[in-house]
Amino acid sequence: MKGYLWTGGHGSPSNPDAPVIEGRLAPWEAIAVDAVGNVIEFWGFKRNQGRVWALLYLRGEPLTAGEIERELDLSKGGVSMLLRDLERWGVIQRVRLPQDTVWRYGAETDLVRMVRHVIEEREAGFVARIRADLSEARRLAEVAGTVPSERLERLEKMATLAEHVERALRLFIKTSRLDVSGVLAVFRDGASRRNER
Amino acid sequence: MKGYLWTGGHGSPSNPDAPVIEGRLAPWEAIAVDAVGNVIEFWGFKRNQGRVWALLYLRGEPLTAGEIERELDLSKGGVSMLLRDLERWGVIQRVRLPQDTVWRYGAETDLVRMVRHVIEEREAGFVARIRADLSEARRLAEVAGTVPSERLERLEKMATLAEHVERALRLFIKTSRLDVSGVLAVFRDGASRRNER
DNA sequence: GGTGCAGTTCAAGCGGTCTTGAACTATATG
DNA sequence: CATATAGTTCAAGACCGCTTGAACTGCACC
Repeated sequence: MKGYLWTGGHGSPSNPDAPVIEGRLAPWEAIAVDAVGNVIEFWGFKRNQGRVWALLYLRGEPLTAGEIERELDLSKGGVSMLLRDLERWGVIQRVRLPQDTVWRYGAETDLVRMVRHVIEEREAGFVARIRADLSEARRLAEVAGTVPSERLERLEKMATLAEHVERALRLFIKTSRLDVSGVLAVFRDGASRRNER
Repeated sequence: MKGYLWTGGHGSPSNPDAPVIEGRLAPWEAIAVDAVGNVIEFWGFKRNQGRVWALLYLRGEPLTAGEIERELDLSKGGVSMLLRDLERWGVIQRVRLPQDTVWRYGAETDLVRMVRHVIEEREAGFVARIRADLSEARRLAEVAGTVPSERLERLEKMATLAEHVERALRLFIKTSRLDVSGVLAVFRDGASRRNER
């Protein structure tokens, strides 16, 4: 609703009653784009990061920031930041067509990389931190000398629990990495194997 | 992590008649409790749910709501709601000691159940929704008849991606379920196998 | 240099979630 | 029955992250 681009130049200036022409996005596209946005949000990212990727992927050809802004009804600044994130994670590519002066952005096929990347990063710093905290707690408790051994034991068990959770998380990351190969295969060989499920 | 270190001046070190003596929480306890709070928050729950569970688990004996309120410096209403959630998920138990008039709450050993429970629940409704949305998008696109087949293909690939992600998630849940048995084993047989990693 | 457009940055505002604290119910006790 | 304490509910507000929109830079072309 609030981008300002379409208020000026390119719209249908003939009809002042039609307030907004934003929705060039077809209904089916809107649904698909939002579905991806929801998934991605579920995984701890910004909803609009998923929507941008989905739009670029569905269109198949690189779009400009302005087009994305209009199609998804986002602000100029927002699009800039979203694109930067996506590019940094390697899930979109910035390209400049030969005789063209503006940047365009195209989707890489594996969105999963994005999920993996950030999950991994998070996990790294995070789990390390937790472990450090728990050892510190253990150290303090031992130094104090006044802590009943039975409680110390519980503390140690808690650390073990953390390790188990960590292991499950690692496994998950590894799994989804494996899974990518399947996904990429699907993406690579044309339309051959749809509906295989 | 904002580290709610309640370093405020509520000192009142050694005064038997002081009205309220919060912060009986030993430093090592505070660290451990917060560590669990952070993990749990990472998994999409409330930080204080994790802190309450951790406190109950570390203490080993059931505490009253009032004690929890004081130790963790939470509000009365908040504790009530947190305990209700935790009880509903089966990770704490409400007990009434024989000659006692108040409820006390004790930790079950497997916090993982909580994570699993809610993740499963979320996943169920969520993934179903995504799939429904994507088929709807496909239906609309086909009905429209004007969508280039190449884009339809992309839409289908996107659905496939969603299925793959779903499969990874399912696997993860299954994995963490398996993992629980390991964790529970640790909890059951004393302090035997620490540091096995 | 000047104009206009593409792109970036960031303070301010918005919206959604969590916590608080007061009012309320429930239960035990003299 | 009055009182006190335990426990619940929920509106108001604190809090925090995301988005916006304006000011800015950079670049191309006239």
